[in-house]
Amino acid sequence: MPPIVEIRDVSQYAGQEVVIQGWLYNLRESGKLLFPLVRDGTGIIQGVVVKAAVAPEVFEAVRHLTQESSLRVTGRVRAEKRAPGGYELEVTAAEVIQRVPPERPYPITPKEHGIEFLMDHRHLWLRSMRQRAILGVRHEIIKAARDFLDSQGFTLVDTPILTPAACEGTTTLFEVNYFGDKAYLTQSGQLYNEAAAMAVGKTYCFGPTFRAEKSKTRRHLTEFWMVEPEVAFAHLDDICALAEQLVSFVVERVLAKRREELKTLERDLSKLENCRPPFPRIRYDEAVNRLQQKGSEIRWGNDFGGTDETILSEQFDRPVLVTHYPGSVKAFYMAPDRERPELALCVDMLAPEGYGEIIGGGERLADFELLARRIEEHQLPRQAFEWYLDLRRYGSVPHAGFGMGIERVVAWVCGLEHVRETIPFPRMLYRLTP
RNA sequence: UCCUCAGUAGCUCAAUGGUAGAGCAUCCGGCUGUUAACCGGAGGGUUCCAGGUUCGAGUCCUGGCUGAGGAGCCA
Repeated sequence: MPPIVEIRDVSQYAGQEVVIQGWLYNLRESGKLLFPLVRDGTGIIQGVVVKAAVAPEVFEAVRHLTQESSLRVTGRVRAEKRAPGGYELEVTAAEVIQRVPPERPYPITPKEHGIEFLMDHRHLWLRSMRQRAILGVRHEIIKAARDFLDSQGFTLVDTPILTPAACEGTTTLFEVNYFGDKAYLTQSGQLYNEAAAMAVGKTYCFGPTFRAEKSKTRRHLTEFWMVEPEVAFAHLDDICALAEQLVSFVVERVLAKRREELKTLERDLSKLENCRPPFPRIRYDEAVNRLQQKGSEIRWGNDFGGTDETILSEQFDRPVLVTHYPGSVKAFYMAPDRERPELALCVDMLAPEGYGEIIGGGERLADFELLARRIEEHQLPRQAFEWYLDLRRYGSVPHAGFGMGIERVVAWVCGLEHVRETIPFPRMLYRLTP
């Protein structure tokens, strides 16, 4: 029995007989020759079936295969210039595991399709070359982010997904019935991260977050993944440096290990190769000036709109860090600047090519009195924040952190139009299935 | 929530208010090197839904549904 081989490894088996297990991607035929294209999740290979060289039932079985039928083929691997991929399988035997019924053929043909149709068939769309490439890059980005933080002495501390009360203010949360009480799906692990940082020094959480905002744009999902580092004794400068190192590490890793996938996605690699530190840093004041010069109607004191982020990020050839926003547009727990208390010690990182915000964070309020006052000002339920205030009662220290949105990073690295392709099963305003 | 656009075969689309069509997919046939193969043939329709105008509506009007793009919203 020949060895079962993954398609990505076939070059090591040239001249040998192997078994490939996979799905039929396409079938071309020319008289007494069949060219089944078989994919197995690791790659794609062209088989060639010569009528005179195989049993009649093998030839007939392959000839009547339909797209995405599952099969096991046996054959000899051969270098072949005419075959896509450079290697070909001279088929000697084929076993059909399940034939897709012709009365109900595989819906995603190798032709054009509309986005609604593709989204409705997301469970099948994932099989396409392009989607597989995106999944590969996503995996690499997640692994790189974790490898980087692990190598820097961070401890992964998981934060809860079910949270009591509105733990970050009044913004829209998904409510769930928790044994008769109200609970909410988390929109950030950050508050819990602060507790963890006081326990282990450097921590991060990595998990799904949920926002019930009715945002209908190319950069919003209602369920998305964030990696959120938090560091005790860190100031704004420290986490700006951390963010810069993290992002450049991630991009470098993807460039090193996922070139094939980026090629499939037709990504302009030079754009990614630019992304070496140092990244430019500008303050909110300067950002507003730049935007106004470009004709934006933004006024000092307002947050950037999606268009503003795009304009700003298009002005740089690598990610840009924007710091010192007005405190009024940022969350209650942001530390104020000492010299200009109306500014928050915060940072957003905007990805280039118009991709916009991929990181948001800053230095946290460490002072008990000030934090308690902010909670009151924001009309948050004090009771629910007593544990959070405890962090300022018992050995409070300066600390800072940020969150990096995985899907936005994937969209940028892959050069995608919309974040809906960056996550296997996107959850959006009007999309909960499949 | 608002604005704009769209909805016709399984898919992508065409059809001046006058006989609903093409390519792909499926099935049958042809081709010994195909490259989203090609060539020939066949089957396949509640034109999103409900009303209305008209001799006649896929096409025009009203309402609704669904989706897309954008805005708002969005540490």
